[in-house]
Amino acid sequence: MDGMPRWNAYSQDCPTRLVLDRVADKWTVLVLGLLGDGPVRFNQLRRAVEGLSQKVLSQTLRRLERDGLVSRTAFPTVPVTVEYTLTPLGRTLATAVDALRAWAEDHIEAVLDAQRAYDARTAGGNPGQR
Amino acid sequence: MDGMPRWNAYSQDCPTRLVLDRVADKWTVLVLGLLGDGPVRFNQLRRAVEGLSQKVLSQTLRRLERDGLVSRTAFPTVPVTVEYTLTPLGRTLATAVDALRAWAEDHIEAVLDAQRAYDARTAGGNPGQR
DNA sequence: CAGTATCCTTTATGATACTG
DNA sequence: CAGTATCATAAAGGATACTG
Repeated sequence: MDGMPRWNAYSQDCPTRLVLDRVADKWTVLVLGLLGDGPVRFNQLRRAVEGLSQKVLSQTLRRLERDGLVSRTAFPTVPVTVEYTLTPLGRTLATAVDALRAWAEDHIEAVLDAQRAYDARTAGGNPGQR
Repeated sequence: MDGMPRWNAYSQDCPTRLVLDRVADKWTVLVLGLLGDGPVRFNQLRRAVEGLSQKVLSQTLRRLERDGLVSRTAFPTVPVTVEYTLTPLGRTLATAVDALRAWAEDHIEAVLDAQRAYDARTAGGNPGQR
């Protein structure tokens, strides 16, 4: 009961890592958040997330689809329309991810304050640091 | 009430993005998880997370400290001992992050199944793909 | 509209060596 | 032990052009 540390090692192939490596990603979190409200089309997503290029969005969506979190439906209109929706599995994740977004909104001020305090403490000669 | 889409734009300087960009990160999530159980030393963290180099750990910890999520305490032993602990603010985030880790553990199998199914569907000529 | 393919730049990370 | 500094390399991302 003493040789065994309580901080488990996160080995690279443990389940948590396997999923977390994919899911704990900036774009994934944002996209999942947007899909939480219902089906959204590709270009709606791209426009909704500033700084997200179509290349990266495309990669993000394909990964989410592969992971079974999002489903892709193409409608045979001209030009084609494609909707992305959360799967039931994806909805359960979106809930957890939503907690993260809620935390961000609730604590943004505290974080910014901490950053300013840290920078003031730290920087003798590098103020206003990025 | 119709010109206004319900999918808010995540502008690059909106509060959510500002915090999420830092927090929705693989290493951050793992480190926060380990710190949730109590104070941990630098090299304990490094050893606990396979694949995490001291350089990246150092960066991650400094960022967490700057954000006011983690506090760093150096003990004047020889050689020096440094403990990292969650701040009260960090503890609130660790809770949300813990939901993510719990989700990963609960749904890893479903995700892996989805991946296998996707690859089988997709791959005509690229089986066993990474 | 919803992508894929390519090239090229920027960023992140890994290895190594060194300090208090 | 707990880091920082530096350099080389790999990975991610942006711009552009093109397709069904």
